[in-house]
Amino acid sequence: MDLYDFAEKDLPAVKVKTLENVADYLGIMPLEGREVLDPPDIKLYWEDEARREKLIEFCRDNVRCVMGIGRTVLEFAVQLSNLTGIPLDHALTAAVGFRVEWTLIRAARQRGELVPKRAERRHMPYVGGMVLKPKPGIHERIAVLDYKSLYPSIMIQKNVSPDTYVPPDEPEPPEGVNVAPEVGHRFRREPPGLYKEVLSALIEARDAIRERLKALRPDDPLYRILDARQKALKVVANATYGYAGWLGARWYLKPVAESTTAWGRYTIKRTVEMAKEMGIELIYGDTDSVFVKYEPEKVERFLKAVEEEFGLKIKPDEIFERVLFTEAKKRYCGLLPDGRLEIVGLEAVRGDWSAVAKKVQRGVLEIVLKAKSPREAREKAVKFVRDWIAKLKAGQVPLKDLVIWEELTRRPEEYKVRAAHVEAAKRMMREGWDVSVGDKIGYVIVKGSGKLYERAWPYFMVDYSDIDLDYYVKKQVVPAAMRVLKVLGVREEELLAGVERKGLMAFFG
DNA sequence: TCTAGGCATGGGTGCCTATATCT
DNA sequence: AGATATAGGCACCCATGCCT
Repeated sequence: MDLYDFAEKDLPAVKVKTLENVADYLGIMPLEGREVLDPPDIKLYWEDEARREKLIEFCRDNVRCVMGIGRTVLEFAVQLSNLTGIPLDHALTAAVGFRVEWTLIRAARQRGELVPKRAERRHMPYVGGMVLKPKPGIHERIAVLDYKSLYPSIMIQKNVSPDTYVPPDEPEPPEGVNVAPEVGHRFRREPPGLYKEVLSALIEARDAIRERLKALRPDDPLYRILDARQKALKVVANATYGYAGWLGARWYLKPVAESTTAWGRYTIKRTVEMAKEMGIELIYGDTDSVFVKYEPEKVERFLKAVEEEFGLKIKPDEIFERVLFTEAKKRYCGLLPDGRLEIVGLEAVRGDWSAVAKKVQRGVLEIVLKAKSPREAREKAVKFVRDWIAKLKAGQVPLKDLVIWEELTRRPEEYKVRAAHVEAAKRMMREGWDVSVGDKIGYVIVKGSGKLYERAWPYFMVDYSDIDLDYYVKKQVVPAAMRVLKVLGVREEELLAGVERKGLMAFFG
């Protein structure tokens, strides 16, 4: 389930989905001011009569969290169940593919069609969305233009569906065909295929509901029901393209998925050309979006021209005061007009980096994007990082900010290479912990020689004094900071100068 | 009991080569 | 001199988690 759909505000996603983190995220019970007991400590609270009351209160809070989460998601579950026909007790946990499948099964029955059997199939990869190379550096006033529901719209417009596909050996039908660019697959124009019919119905229903919502107040019970309904319609519509390319799908057809992405690539390519023709500077683009220099009149004309050209809806998603790009695709940070940062893809939003590295990178981004001049940005940021390194070296960063969380995605013996989080998980198991696939393993790196995985320990099994702080400086904080500062021409030595000397002095002294 | 592909990144693995050490 | 051990560098692959 996508928790993002339920949060009141635009919050960064939850990385470790503990009960308390989810409850905090959904605004049910703030973490701030709460004493959350770490699982390894719980038995200590139980054994110590003086602290047992705290454990009991913690348990009470957990129950409140569960109730609160239930209240938040129940209406959505009801609507999802109602839409897909999946029983209510399965609707939330059912895989996305099955939600789509049951929606299609209902539609097939209405159309008087039989439901295809499941089949075993060999994996056949195909080309996906197109990602443009970003222009590295800091850009001012950038608009992000997004195609609205690009893949569903293409599938509807081109009637892309397993039942409208015309194989290469068949003659062209009299009603004509749409031919996908690059891949050449053909789809008959008429009559509407299963996918087109289902997607049109989902989108139309959602649009109608959203129209009704405008006239209601959010605290109206009907609002809650309709809002949950439109969310259910959205998740099923958005997953339909992926479903078409899923090997396990009853209505799987590679040409369907492959043609949809091909038309998508064609669309964004042409969009780039049109921007160029109209003298609009383009910074970046990914699948269904383009980042352009924001010149209001030009962009307005551009949007009109693009909608005209493709018959697809495109709209400005947001306008950044400033955006920073490195050389890498899918990684950037934008400054919004209200002063908030939107961090995308960078270490600061990844769950598998230590909190200290993420905090430092976030701080650097804030300084850099809000600075009055490049010179000020550079100086302030370098000082900021150096102060953090000093703090880290002095042992003033708490252990929990040094923990690295990674998911155990298979049983330990199934890994082909040794990895830090897997070794840490094994150490937990040897201590009697019940670790299973899907669990997030929290570990720290301790001092010593040998491979990294030999130095990875569950965070609750180490003393602070055993931690290899140098690892956190060189392999966490510095790389995360440098990712951003490299754009400003900062060298790694500038961050480490002084700190290193101290190390040498300690050695000789 | 698994919606898709595209991407960056760090660390492990295995191979090659240069050098040291042994026979 | 030739065989063997070892270290360092490199290319490649594995694994994770992100983006659309």
